[in-house]
Amino acid sequence: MAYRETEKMRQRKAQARQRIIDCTYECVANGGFRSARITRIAGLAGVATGTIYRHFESREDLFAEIFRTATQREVDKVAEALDTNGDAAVRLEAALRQFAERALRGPMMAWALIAEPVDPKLEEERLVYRRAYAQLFEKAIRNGINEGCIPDQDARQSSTSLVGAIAESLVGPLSPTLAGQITIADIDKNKLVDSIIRFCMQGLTGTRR
Amino acid sequence: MAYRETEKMRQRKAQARQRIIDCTYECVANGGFRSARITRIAGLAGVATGTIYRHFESREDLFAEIFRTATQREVDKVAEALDTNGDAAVRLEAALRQFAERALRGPMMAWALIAEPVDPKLEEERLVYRRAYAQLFEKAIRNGINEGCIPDQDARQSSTSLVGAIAESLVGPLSPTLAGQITIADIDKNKLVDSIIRFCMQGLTGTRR
DNA sequence: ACAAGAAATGAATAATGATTCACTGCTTAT
DNA sequence: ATAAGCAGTGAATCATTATTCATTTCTTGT
Repeated sequence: MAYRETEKMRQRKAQARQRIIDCTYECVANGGFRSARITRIAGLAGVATGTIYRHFESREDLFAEIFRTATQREVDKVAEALDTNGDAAVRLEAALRQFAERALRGPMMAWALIAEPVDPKLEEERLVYRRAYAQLFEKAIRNGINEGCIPDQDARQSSTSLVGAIAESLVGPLSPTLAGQITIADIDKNKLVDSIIRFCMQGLTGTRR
Repeated sequence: MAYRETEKMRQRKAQARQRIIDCTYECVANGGFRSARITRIAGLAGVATGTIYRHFESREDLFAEIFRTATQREVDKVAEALDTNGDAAVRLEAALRQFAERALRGPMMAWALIAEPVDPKLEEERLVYRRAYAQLFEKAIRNGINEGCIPDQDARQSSTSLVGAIAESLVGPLSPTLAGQITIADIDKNKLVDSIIRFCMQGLTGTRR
């Protein structure tokens, strides 16, 4: 037994793995999952295609990891915004804003995560994460109901609707530009975010704004 | 010039075309677009695979036609519900109910139209139709604002949010059952529809219900 | 320096279905 | 009945990429 995995090797492998992840991320942020080719990723990462498969079971698996990591980052940001001071309604508003603004700041990745048609395995991940958002909102809504700043309602239903309303409002602006379509630069992001939030908060509080 | 297309032939071709459409519809209503194979459709329609291509440019084209037809039918139903008596808020509520109830009645087709991951060409169709729904709602909201039964607001934004809220609320229940998931039979459809509508109308009117 | 084993390589393979097209067989007008 | 021309056929082809795996290169302990 002449060869033994050493710390140096472990690190080198970890680095390669990370490089693959980073390059996949870049590809996805650039054109979505569908257009991210294994050969391209390998090329960017400076490894052979076969090497990808020493680090990930399959393309789907690699994508699933990217999807999870990227989405978790967003979920965490929303959770963070929900964890600040103020009453539940204020915190919810901050969270919705965080969600929308971050999406508009990285539109292609946001589109890939929210709306790009993907294979069943990724679609499953997506449903999981949509539920994760909804659960965060749901909890905040319940807090609000207890605090009295949000009227009593079906918190689960409302949270689902919030996720849908934001996602739908963003899908148009986020969708990769087809010929002659409105681009993201053309719209007033602040206005968009404000109007999304107005509807959401009104739906939640039953109070006109 | 011995052969000339005659009325009889024209009809026979039209029938074959219709049969292909019907069978495609059936396949899609049964497992969505992705699983609908040309060979299967041809088999059901009682024609050779090649014959499909005498009637449609490509699989995508065939699907696009099915998509348009099926969605237009739904859009029309919603338009119909918006065209009844009562104030704008009442009519909007009826339309939302129509949308949700019909989707739950034909869940697989609804899923295929609303949420199934599809190729870019179909995705484009989908965006068109989502806008079609939104435009119907938008118009009704404007009516409501003029009538005074809906407070002044960004009608376009609100209509988009409505589409998103309904779609998202339905996606879970509509999604083809994966192992151990809740089935559509398990949920109380009426309750679901009611709670969706409550949120939507509250968001619209800013009035608790 | 060497042998043992692990990692990396990337050209070749595999798998999947849509699409084609050379051919068969109808329909029609004469 | 015949010939011209169109419709129908479906096995073979094509196209696309993810994935494999025999080979090469590198790392390690002696």
